Amino acid sequence: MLDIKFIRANTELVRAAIANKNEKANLDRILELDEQRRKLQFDFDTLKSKQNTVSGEIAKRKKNKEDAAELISQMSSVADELKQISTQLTTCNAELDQALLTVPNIPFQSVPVGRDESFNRHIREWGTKPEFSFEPLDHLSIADKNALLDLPRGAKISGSGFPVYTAEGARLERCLINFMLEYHRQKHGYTELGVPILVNRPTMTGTGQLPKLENDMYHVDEDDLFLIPTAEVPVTNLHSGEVLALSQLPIKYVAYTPCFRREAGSYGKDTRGLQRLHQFNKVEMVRFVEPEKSYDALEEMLHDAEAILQAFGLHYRVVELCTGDLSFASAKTYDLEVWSPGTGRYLEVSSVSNFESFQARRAGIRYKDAEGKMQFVHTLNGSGLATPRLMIALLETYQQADGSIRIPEAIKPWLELKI
RNA sequence: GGAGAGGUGGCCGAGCCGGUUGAAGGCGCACGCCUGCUAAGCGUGUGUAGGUCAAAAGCCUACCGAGGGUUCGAAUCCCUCCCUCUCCGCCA
Repeated sequence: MLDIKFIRANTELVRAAIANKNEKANLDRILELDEQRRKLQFDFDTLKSKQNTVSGEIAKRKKNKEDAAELISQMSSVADELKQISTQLTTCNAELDQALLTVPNIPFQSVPVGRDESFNRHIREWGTKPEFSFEPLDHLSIADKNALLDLPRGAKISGSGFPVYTAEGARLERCLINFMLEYHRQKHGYTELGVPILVNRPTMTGTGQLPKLENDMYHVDEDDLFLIPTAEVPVTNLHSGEVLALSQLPIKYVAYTPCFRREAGSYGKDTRGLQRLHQFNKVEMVRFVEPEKSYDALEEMLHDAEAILQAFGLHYRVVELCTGDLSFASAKTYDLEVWSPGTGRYLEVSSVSNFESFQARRAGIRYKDAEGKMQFVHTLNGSGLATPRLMIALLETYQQADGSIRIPEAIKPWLELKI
């Protein structure tokens, strides 16, 4: 959420951000409501002040056993009026708050303007595309040959998009999660968290999934809880409504969770195998930092995510999203796209974003700065990484002519665990 | 799910038969004074948000889990919801 004062003072900047992000918040209505709100607030305060004064006088008279009937009857009309204004104010505030939730974050000034992914900026790439002396298979064929997945049975028990990992496939996936958690914990200094995967409405609103994405999420009607689409949601909201001590910052969390996405309307598009799923596992990094340090933190997190791909020796590229591809809450986002030899395409395995104070303002996450002033922290998060497309890249990159897979050295110790 | 107790400022903790209570008292913290040092002691200060103002100061308003209600006036009375604790039931 943006500060209403900021919106008031930078209307055209906000208007441009809405347009560049292909959003449709009603800015004029917001300004109108803001105006109205301030007028009502002023009227309320003025009248309330009068009421407080006279009520004090009534109290005094009663104490002295004097007659206060005159004042009380006088005040009864004031009380009525006050109630009326208060009702209007409540309505106005509610509408304004709702409207403010539909205003997207403002893209960082360096973010390329463009309406879709074709305007994304290529930053760099790492490694090279692997060469094969044979025609490389795609991950599904490799998984079949090695009995790593059972997608038909996943579809039977839940539906398409709910994968079943079998035997070595299940082990491999689990080891990837373990490896990534430990890597970030030991080498990058993140604190591991285990968090709920069902969260309530305020939590979903805090990070910006609600109100916009309500239909993209699984919802448990009975309890009004949502299945999380990413660990970003519970982990960022962990500190909602809190005032953090300056000495606590930066906070760096890493958490593994299953993620659930309805992916409504995306059937048939890049959905083969593990490419696009309703349920998948992801290791997520989240940071809470001082505002001046958030863009350095963004670069650091990008490197943290890249380190995993590098440890596995997977070719990838880094892309900076343009305004039109940027998510609702993000100010700046890098995507990591890993090379998939089987499909001849780059697949998104990580998204690393700086939300600046957008989420912090929604969720009420503040800290006291060196001068003792209240400030909103900046929040960031990045996948590190999502397992399905990582599996795709691993299987396809390390496939052998005989259909087997050569496991990267980094994962071997995890797979060879003996008890 | 059932019964009971409770949710007050950074923390502890009064107030809860309605009327200078943003809120006693204590602790903590900050600054100052005092004292070889430390400790003790003394004094002052110590929330957030909104509004007003060019801005600061100042002033006004709101906030005692959340939301409604009663009243001239509510932390205090009533209703609903949320959370915590204890006991019972149920279950991985």
